[in-house]
Amino acid sequence: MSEILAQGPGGDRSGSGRRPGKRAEAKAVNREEILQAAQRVFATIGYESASVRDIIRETSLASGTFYNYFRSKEEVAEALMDESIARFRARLTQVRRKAVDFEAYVRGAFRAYFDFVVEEYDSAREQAVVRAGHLPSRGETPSQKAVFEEIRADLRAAHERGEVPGLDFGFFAAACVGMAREVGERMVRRDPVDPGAAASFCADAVFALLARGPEG
Amino acid sequence: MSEILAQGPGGDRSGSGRRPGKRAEAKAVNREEILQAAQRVFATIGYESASVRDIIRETSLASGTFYNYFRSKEEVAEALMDESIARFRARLTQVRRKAVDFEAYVRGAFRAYFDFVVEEYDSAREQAVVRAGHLPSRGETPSQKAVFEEIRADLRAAHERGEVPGLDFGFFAAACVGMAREVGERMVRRDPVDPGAAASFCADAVFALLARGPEG
Amino acid sequence: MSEILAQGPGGDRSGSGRRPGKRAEAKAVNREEILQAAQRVFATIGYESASVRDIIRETSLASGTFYNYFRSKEEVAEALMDESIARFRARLTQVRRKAVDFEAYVRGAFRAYFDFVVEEYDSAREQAVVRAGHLPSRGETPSQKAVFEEIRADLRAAHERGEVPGLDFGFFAAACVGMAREVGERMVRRDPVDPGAAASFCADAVFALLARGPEG
Amino acid sequence: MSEILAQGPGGDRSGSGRRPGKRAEAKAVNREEILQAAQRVFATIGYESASVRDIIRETSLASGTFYNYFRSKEEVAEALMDESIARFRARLTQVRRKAVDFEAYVRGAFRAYFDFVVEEYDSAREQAVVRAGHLPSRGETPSQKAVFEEIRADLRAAHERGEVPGLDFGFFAAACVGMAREVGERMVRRDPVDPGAAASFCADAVFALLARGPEG
DNA sequence: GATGAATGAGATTTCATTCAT
DNA sequence: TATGAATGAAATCTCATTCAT
Repeated sequence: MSEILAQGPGGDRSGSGRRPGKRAEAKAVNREEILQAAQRVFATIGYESASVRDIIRETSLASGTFYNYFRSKEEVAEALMDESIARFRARLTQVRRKAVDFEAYVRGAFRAYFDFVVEEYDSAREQAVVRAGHLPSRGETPSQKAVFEEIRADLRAAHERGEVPGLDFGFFAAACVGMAREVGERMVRRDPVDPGAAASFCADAVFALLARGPEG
Repeated sequence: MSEILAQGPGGDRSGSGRRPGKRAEAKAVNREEILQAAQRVFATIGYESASVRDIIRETSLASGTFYNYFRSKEEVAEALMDESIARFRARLTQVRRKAVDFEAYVRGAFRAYFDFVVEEYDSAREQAVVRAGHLPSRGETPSQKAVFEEIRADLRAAHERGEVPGLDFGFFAAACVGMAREVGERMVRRDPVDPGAAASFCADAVFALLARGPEG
Repeated sequence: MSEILAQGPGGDRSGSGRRPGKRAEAKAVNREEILQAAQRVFATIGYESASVRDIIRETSLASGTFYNYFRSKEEVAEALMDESIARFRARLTQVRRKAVDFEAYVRGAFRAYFDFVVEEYDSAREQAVVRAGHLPSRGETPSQKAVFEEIRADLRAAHERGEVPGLDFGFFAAACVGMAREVGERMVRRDPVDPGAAASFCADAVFALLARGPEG
Repeated sequence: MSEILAQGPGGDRSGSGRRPGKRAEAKAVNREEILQAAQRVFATIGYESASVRDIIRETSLASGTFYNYFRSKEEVAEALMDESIARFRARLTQVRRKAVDFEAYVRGAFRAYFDFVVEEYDSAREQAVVRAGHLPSRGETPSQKAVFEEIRADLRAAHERGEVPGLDFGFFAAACVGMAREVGERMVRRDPVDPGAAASFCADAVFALLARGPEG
């Protein structure tokens, strides 16, 4: 099943040859401090009303320092989201690797997603702290696109292996993503929160659709 | 089928007896002017970077006048969104009235939604001008909730009439909404834009799921 | 003793001949409503940060109506203060009438003042609600001046009657007023509040000074 | 006599070791510029009608800079007043040091106060530019309280040394302050302005009272 | 690279006042 | 006379960003 995956989530491989010096280390530390402060601030007062100032204030750094790392709050948010999505993407890759067949992949993928939502969900804010919804223009960061395309590619590959019938894979991937999002939102509002049930529901829906075939 | 609907989107008819005076008329006109200006501004420079100032500037009114009608740009956006959703809700009501059976209702509802998306989509901005996604905190305006609850009620009613099997109607409604959203986003990016195909895709998915029954 | 007083507290005698019609009555009611609202507002948020709007809002009247009665918040404040001082002035007049000699007048006057302070003192605000201190430029309303001049005249008259020695009556009246003010401020902060003690203290001081005679 | 004073107006001497860098120097300069501009503005158009804008305008600084130093016009005014009172407090300390007995202290203190009023009196505004009365809520800044308490302590100490009889020292200090204030106001309005006469008047009054003893 | 004060444009919002109804 | 929406000047304050230290 792992051949479904063209390439992994990537990430910079620059660190492999050379150990980071003290300078680079300090830089990484500062960057991380800013990111975490931003996370906190966004979660507390909301992305929109947050300002670069608010972020810096939550930091031990000086205002000017911010600009050595990011050009704007938008950039921080993107980095934050990208990190979040990258975390999910890594899990999706694991799922893909371990899956023995398409059904296992689908069920594992939904489960991974809903577990992820539960983990990142901040009950104080009544929302996942960093997610698509946080950035005003829904879902167009590179990582999001990448996840979407991976899902589409996975479906296509399954089709080529004869595991799923012919379909409009674009719509199909969109339907999966949309379902997962909305069902996820409802899931976290229920008590008890049950990612297993949410995953089953979505996976069942997908298999029902696939069983019907291309004509619907 | 029309018995599914308890009451339509309504709106108070209290105003019928007395004609509004010049004052009241002017107020309505001003409110509308602000709303349209806001719509224009959001479409042009985006919700986030828009300011109250920008909205006022697009208006023949004085700056202070804005605050006689709305307390913030968020409030205008909400009003704008509510109006938009109310328009869709009215169509959904029509669909429900005319539908001879549950299948007709489902197909009609998706078709109505995608037609609606096409109409409200602003190709210049590459997005539907006013929709849930536009407001940073995703979707919990009264109208949105109302639409969601209507859909859920429709499903339940159909279940009671024996037209659909037992299901987690909350998740099911969420899945429908999520699918419609994401598929709608993809639809408008395709050329040609084909709301019929999108509607068929989603309706088919729904019927596939329903055919499978509660166990998936 | 009553010959000390040149003229009484005055007030408009216009009402004497003609009974006020309904119109005039309504006017008086509105004026009073505004004054009381202003009193409340000043006591709550302070004179300086209060606005005409705040006053109107505390009223059943419309904004435009305010300007039929007062030209600005300053004017309301002055009216308020004048009313307050006029109330004290009336009492001072009573004291003067009843006093059998200068000592009785002085003791009665201080007592009247400290009783007055206690009554007008708003413990919530920790200050007398309407007093000189409320208007930024200390003490120059007509009523205040009038009270000051009455006191000076009383001293001079007593001097002419041989009850007090020759003195700088301007400074002497000022000293009395200043003592009364500051001692009053301290008095209301003590527990229990004891206007009798404050009055005794001040009166004693005055008589000590007078006993010493013009050379100090 | 100098043993009356426990500690002088003080101020931290911590800065002695290290010379302030250019940054710190600039900060001090800017702060001073704002304070002087505020002083000028208050004297010209009055405290109440002055705005932060007016103050900034009188400055070579940018508008935002104001807020690096003060949070509001109230805060500037308080700082200004505190500085003014601190100046007087320093003189009072000198008087206390040099006084050979209580009488010398009292006469010197009143003289110092009235001289001070004359110096700070702005004849253009017809009032002392910065004084308690200028701030709407009368007199409770730290420096004011400190001066009041010093006076009370001085009285108590004199009592312990047997120089003055037992008294209500709180009321007595209040009476001194009140007299000084009001007499000061009258003094500056006279022509010629005679601080010596004002001081004599007040000091005489105090000694008259003290000579009478606690029972009045 | 880090610092943090200065900048000044600009956003929000309030305000006193007017005036058509 | 009362009303209350409209006005637009003006006040407050924040902000992202720069740059001397």
